[in-house]
Amino acid sequence: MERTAYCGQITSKYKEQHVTITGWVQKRRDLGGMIFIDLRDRFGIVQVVFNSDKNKEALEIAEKIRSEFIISVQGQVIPRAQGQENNELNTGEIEIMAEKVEILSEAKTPAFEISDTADVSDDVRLKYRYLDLRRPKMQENLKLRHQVKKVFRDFLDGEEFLDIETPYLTKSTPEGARDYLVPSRVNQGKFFALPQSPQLFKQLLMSSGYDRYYQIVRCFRDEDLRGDRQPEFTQVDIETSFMEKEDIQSMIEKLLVRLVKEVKNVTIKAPFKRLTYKEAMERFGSDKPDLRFDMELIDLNTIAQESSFKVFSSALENGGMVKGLTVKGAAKQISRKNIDALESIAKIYGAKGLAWMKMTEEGLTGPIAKFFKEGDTGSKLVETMDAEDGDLLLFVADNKNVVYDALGALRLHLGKELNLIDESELAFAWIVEWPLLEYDEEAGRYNAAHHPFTKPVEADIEKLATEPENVMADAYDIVLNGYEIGGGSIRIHKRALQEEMLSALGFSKEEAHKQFGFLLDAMDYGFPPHGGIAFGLDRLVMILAGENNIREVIAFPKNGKAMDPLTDAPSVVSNDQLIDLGLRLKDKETEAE
RNA sequence: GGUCCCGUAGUGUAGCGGUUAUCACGCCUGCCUGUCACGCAGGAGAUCGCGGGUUCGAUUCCCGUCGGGACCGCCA
Repeated sequence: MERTAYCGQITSKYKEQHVTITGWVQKRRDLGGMIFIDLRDRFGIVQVVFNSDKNKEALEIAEKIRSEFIISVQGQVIPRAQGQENNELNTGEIEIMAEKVEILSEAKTPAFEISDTADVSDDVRLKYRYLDLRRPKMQENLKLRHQVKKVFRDFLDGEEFLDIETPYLTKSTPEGARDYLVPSRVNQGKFFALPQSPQLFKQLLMSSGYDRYYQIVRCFRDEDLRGDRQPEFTQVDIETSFMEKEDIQSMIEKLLVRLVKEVKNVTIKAPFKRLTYKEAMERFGSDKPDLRFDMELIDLNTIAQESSFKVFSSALENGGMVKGLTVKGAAKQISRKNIDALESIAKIYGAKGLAWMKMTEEGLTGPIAKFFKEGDTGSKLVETMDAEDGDLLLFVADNKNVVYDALGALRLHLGKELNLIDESELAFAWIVEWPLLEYDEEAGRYNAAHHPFTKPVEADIEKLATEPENVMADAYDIVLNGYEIGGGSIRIHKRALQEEMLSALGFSKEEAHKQFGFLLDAMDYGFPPHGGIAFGLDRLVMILAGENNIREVIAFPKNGKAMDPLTDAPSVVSNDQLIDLGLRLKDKETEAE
């Protein structure tokens, strides 16, 4: 019996037709002389009817059928009697009167019901991922992921981009995230690294004249996981020659406008908002601000200076700052206990405390209000913070990073808690004018803020040797709803500048040559000006799917400990395998096996 | 590396220093010809993650350990 239709696609258009369908049994309802079976495939569910009056043989088989059995049914599509339609199903106007049924595969009772409403722990879901992936929401998510990839490919193909693959077995680089290493059997004692991104290869492709390259490619970073971070993740990696930052940005905007139109039928406007890194930090306390709601950070340095409140003035004396948030209308609904909870959030980011006041009909109240009674600091504060009756005012006074991190986190927390966020909105923005370098206290040297191949903006190149901390990068991130979904830059294409950059990062000439010699050499043979961008596909799809963990859009992800409960990877390997590779485990670990 | 939270039938949970360990869904058996959260009657199913301690007595309290989750650090 060959399938002639998908369960979920049989609508009244099929009326009276004889069809053969296959699928997984969602549910069997046995009424005695009559059995209903909801049959599921990746397009949806259709109801099959077995009736002893019509076909006793089929009914007898149906009696043995259980959830998740895979069956094939031949039958006629008949309209349902009036009043028996099911509006919840696309196929709810019809049903299949079974004429013949065959059990293709029996199934044990699954560990959990295959449904979107079933509440199952992530642990169990991952262990039985093949069952979990049967759930309609997961099937939608993976379908959405496919569609997103298709739009990327279609768009980029239309713009003459070539999809070119780059190696997974490649060279470990000292900068950036921890590498996943792969031992070489043929060259014992040596290791490949899995790529953190195809960065250097795509630049070399530019030198080779493939002036528009893209790849939907797996990348690997051996760092701790988060809801939006997996050890292996997928980038849409894009690189072009002869394009300036603005050209790349507007092309990407065109791509994203088309993407959300095609997959979500949402119209967004280009050009997107552009914020400088500095502005993003000052206004939102984040380099990936969620722009779906306001509640911006408010600079209170001037007022703090005039106030007699020691916590504020001493923060300034120590080179720090004071910033605040006005939480509109929250004074009544937020109790002392809630404020303690907010304070503990601030403390996670190193804040020593969270100062607060409430704005009431009588003016400012709360434990620190007395410090703002003298002079006009109180009224200045009210004016600066636009405080109205019923508002809650929060303050953090500390060094710059703590103030930004703590208030940025509080802003996000309150935005969610107070339902200030329109979940249907897609707030894209570019974050531009990044610092090229950041000082690493631990290492006692500068790190590349983006990566070591990012070009400094033309005007700042001369400062690279003298005041590296003030050099701006020709880099741009793209953020969506509080997530960094992509980042890129114009790259360095001249050897002298690349060498200077590596030197600013603390590389000696020898080290630079050892690590990046092939790139530097390539720059001697004609290297076009170039730049690009890479998207975090998982994050982008996650947001479009309305999920809050990228696991929900990855078929077979790792758990929080970077393990796969389904396959039990990573796992111990045999001693023979180790010998082949010339490896020996430390004694302690060998004993533990 | 750190902080916090959670481990009780297949799944999700309630619970308490002494219970026959709660409920729902699921599962099994029987009945049922218009169900779609089918219904009705009955039934099975739990070393209360593991180890130790306190106690007359621990699923409950304490310590350790293992597993899971969130977050900080980390993520060029």
